[in-house]
Amino acid sequence: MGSYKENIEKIINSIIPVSKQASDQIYDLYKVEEIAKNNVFVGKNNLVVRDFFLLEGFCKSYVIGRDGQEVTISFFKAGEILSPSPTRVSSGTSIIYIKALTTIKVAACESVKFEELIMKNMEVFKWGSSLLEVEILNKVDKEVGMATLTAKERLLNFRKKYHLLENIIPHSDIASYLGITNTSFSRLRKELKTK
Amino acid sequence: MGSYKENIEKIINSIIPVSKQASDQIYDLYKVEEIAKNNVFVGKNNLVVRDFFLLEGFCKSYVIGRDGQEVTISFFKAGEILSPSPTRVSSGTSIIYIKALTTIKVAACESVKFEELIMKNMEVFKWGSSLLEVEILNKVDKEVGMATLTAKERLLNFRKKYHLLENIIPHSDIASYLGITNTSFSRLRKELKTK
DNA sequence: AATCTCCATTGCCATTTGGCAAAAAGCACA
DNA sequence: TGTGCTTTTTGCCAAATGGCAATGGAGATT
Repeated sequence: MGSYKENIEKIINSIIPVSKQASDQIYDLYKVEEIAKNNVFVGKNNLVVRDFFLLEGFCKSYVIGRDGQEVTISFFKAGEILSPSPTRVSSGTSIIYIKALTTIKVAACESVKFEELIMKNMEVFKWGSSLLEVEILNKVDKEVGMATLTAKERLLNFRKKYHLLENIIPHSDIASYLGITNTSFSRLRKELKTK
Repeated sequence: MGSYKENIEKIINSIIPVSKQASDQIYDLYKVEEIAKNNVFVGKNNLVVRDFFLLEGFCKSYVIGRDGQEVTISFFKAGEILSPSPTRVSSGTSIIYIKALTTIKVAACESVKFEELIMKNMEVFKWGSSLLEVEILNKVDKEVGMATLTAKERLLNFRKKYHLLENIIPHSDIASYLGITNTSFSRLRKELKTK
């Protein structure tokens, strides 16, 4: 499976820089594995709750809307952490699923073990808190975008962040992420093409 | 100022039920104070970062949009906790402000002290994590609503949750929360009136 | 009571987005 | 290379929402 140690360290330090020791302790909890395209690996068989670093490929998190459609909440690309908190949430009104949009490689860790480590190491604790804060910040950013930008602008932002994705995954995934229909999405594409 | 002990305990246990001991330890960190209407008490003078329980009145959290307008992110009513994480966030792209929409009473605690307690008491730690999860869940709920509901449906949901607010605060606050303009908001009101 | 100011409502029309169904394009697989 | 399936695009029209400016209303101030 190859060593992803450097990748994982880089991901850890992307939240906040931590000491080599803390980084190693976090690293030791994680184990690399491959997940097949279209596999829904979070939200269904919640036997063991786990956290993930995404090492290769793309995922989306989503919920099931009123009419049974998948509504995309977030996309993830290599080097990002799959939001730990929704992962842990099974109660509440909506269940969050995470699906591999391509074949992916992840580093996975049982959440319980991570929580044990948090209690032992202050630095790891702070790292974990920062992680949640980063996640909430991301949500707020999207929230503000939804409130203040047009669909066209949101699409442009999406392209800046995930330019590769538009040619790889179903457009319906992106449309629901942008809060518009498939059809409108297609029209926006057309409009932006000719310019 | 009167004792709000019962109110505060109730708020604490609304996240997840905790032992009397843990509840008391959290309670001891908080001090009740009054904040005047229209006061922006989070996001400006970030000298000391604090967390808040809202005991009386209403608040909103908001960001400043592109054109300088206030864009409402959330409303809060008595018995709710003012999202701790954005409170702690000063970096990032957007600063989150919290403003008293009425004269309010809050219980306030320096975040640093709460974090110290978290490290000492496993139960409090779990409570803190649950708090963040609840917050993220709320955000996801709003996110899904924005993606799958019409403005009219969002307004109806808003009314279920904050029915009092519509007659107390500027409608522009609510409109930006719903992701529509003032004008559209007024038209929705009219439409819903006659039915 | 008259005035002022702020906010909400309304009319008119433009723009954005949606719904539906048909056509076109892409893709997998025999 | 064809066949069948899914995805994307397009046309047509309807519904939702926005922009702007004028009007109306409620409360504060004089």
